[in-house]
Amino acid sequence: MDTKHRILDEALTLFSEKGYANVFVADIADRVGIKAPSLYKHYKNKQAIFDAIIEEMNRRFLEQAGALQINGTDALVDAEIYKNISEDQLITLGKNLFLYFLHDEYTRRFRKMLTIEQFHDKKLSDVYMKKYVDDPLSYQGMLLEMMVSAGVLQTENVEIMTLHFYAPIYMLLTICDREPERETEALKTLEAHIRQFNRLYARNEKKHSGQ
Amino acid sequence: MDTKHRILDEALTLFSEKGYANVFVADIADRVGIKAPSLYKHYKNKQAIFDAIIEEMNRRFLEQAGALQINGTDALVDAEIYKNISEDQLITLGKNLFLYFLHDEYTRRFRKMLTIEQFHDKKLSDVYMKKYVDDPLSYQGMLLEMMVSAGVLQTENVEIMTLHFYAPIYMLLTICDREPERETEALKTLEAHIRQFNRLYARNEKKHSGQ
DNA sequence: GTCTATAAGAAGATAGAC
DNA sequence: GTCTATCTTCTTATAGAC
Repeated sequence: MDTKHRILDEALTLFSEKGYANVFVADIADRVGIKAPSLYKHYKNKQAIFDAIIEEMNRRFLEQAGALQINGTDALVDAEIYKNISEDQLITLGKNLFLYFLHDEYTRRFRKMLTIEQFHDKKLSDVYMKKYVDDPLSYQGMLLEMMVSAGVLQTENVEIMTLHFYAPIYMLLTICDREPERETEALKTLEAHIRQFNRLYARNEKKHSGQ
Repeated sequence: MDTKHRILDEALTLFSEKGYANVFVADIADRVGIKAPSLYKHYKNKQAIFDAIIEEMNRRFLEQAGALQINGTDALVDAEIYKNISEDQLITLGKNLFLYFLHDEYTRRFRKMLTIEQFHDKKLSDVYMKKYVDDPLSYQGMLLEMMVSAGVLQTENVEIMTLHFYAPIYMLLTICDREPERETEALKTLEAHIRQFNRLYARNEKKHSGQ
């Protein structure tokens, strides 16, 4: 990785831990292994580093949204998959979503930085909302909608059903961001949540194992 | 209100909007209507103002927790109320919780400040977790437990049921903190959520109006 | 592109008059 | 308790040699 990218990477780490104002240019330079003045050969000033991070974040998000769209489209094409989706597959769906958000290093640091800086700049809270609220609700909603169409799940209001599926995941995520030691407990809760979700929304005529 | 308290109040407002590091002592003094040096007659330094806010917050939280405990105990004593709780009463319960968190000025500013400053200091994230995650789950769980005992609601896992009740409320709260203009929409969603929650967890033999 | 030296400015805090 | 004036320190950013 070249110096220019390493600066971005170390800056993101520091910003996500301490917030923009509490990170000094010299701290970033230190981590990269150069002196502060050298850093100005790569970026005009401190703000430019921050802006570059946001730009990079948007680039990755768009890339990823495209990937999701393709998955979504694929899913729609062979919607057969969703007709016979099992409880275990639903759990896998939820766990993957959760673990991706939680463990992807880039994603995690971005989210922490956004959490800290969101009230500083409306644009940042917009990014946060889109990424962690509106987009997941919309994507998960699409999948659940398909399962309802396929007759696997049953509801009068898919929007609320989606909220019931995703809100607990979101809450467990904010817990683990703050207290990583609660991850094991959170994963157990997540699984119990999805099993109960499935039981609640399963078509009445469908019988569950062991009941 | 005397100057000492007005400093605390204005400081909290500013910290909750911009974060500690982005608020200057002169800004606080300005709002109070004095010059920065005068402020040092009331507090030793900037950090002391912040500490006093946290102390005041803890004081209020303890006071409030006491009040909740009493309500809880009262509720337990005449649990009769919960035997015949209606969907509308459940909605009122959720809305009150939501609107209290959202509109109580002190609570709102504290929550925003905690959200911004939580990664600076572990103690702050602990306060946040307790206040907005663990305490509500525990309190709501107690109420729902009573409703299950009374036979109004039915579940094999009250803990997950509580998560299903509270997580959407928590999520709507974080939405409104960031985008207050979505409050009306959020309140509608909240009501739909609780109606669906009630339908999902209502005892099978219970028939719902209009179905 | 990196360094040392340093300028420029911001923000916290104090001194001392009133 | 509040003010003006000022000190001190910290941080960003630039100059110019290598």
